Amino acid sequence: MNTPSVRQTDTKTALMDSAERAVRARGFDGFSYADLARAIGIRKASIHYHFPTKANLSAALMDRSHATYDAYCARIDAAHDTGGHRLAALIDFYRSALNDGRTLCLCVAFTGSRESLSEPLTAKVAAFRKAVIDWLTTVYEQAARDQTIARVSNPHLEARATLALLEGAQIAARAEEAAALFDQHIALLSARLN
Amino acid sequence: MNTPSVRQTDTKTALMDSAERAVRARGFDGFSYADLARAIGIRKASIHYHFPTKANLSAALMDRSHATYDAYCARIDAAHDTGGHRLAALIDFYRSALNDGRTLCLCVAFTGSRESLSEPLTAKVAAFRKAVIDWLTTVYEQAARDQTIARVSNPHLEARATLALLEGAQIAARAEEAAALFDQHIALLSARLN
DNA sequence: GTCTATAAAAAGATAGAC
DNA sequence: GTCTATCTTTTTATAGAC
Repeated sequence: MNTPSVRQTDTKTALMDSAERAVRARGFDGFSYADLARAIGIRKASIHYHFPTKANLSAALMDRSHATYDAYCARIDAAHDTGGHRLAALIDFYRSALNDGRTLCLCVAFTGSRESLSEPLTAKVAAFRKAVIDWLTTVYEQAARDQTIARVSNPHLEARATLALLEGAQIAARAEEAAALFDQHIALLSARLN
Repeated sequence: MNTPSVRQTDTKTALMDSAERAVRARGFDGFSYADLARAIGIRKASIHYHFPTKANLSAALMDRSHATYDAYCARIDAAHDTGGHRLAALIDFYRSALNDGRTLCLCVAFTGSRESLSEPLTAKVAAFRKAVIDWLTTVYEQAARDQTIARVSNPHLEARATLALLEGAQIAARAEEAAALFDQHIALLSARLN
């Protein structure tokens, strides 16, 4: 049945973990197979067995991130039942992506290198953003009913504004490698939650 | 008196213009001297006469951008006398930096490549951000008095939230190369202006 | 799956002629 | 100021042995 060995899975995962960290710290053009090889202790030629090209590896990173995001949202929906609590949980998700100001989230990192990306990768980034905005829209619709976020106007526009704010706050924190700046930039949004 | 010839000024400016566009479209690691040489029609070795290193060229870009920003703010202050009008003018500034979704502003572009930057360049990015937040803070203080922006709470936090929103909206627009997305993401802020 | 060996191209930069 | 020539290192990848 072509069951992958544990070892294969480990190497592939280690490569993706290392690559994701690198992209998020330096952008698509800022990391190389040589970096990854050094980080996980194999030769760079071996990486091509797992991921033929950088475009290929990057696409795998976006797929994994999207799946992680979907699973996280499902857990949020299961664990919390108000709009306010659900938004708070997504804010935590974006804050933790910061890694103390040393990384951005994958979408922002790839977007900064947009001219260097393959078309399929660009499409995956757009799809991820759409998923976040759609989920946030339902959260704001719910909050408009249950009154757990103050002053909700148009849920769709609130969703877009929130995503922009979260990504902008990541940039602010990354610019000075200070995670506390993230909190300062989103303080007025946090204040709307009870 | 060592007056620079027109030709020198032109080449240097052409290099900076070309480099700025490249950084903002692809990040610090995404452009090369070969690109610039091709774009303005000289050999790449000649670029080193004007800018010995990429770090050097990048620092010059940040200095020029900061000066342009300062001059723009001075003109805003001279032309408009309400907090609301002044904020609207800064929003125009960030929107025009988009170039139809093909570029980010220089601060965001450099921040995405932070791990590749020299220390002086990192400091210049931080200084630029501080200048924007300081100016926005005074604008919100004024708006709190003249009532030209709705629901102003803490001016300093409003300033940080605004910068994050503007930069996040640029990311959104750049992600899909669609300038109209910028407007959608800042729509709720725009709605607070009269 | 991982290795060595190899390669073609690109990157950032310097030396010295014109 | 710009050129040619050169250099070192890095990058992305392939071929084929183990």
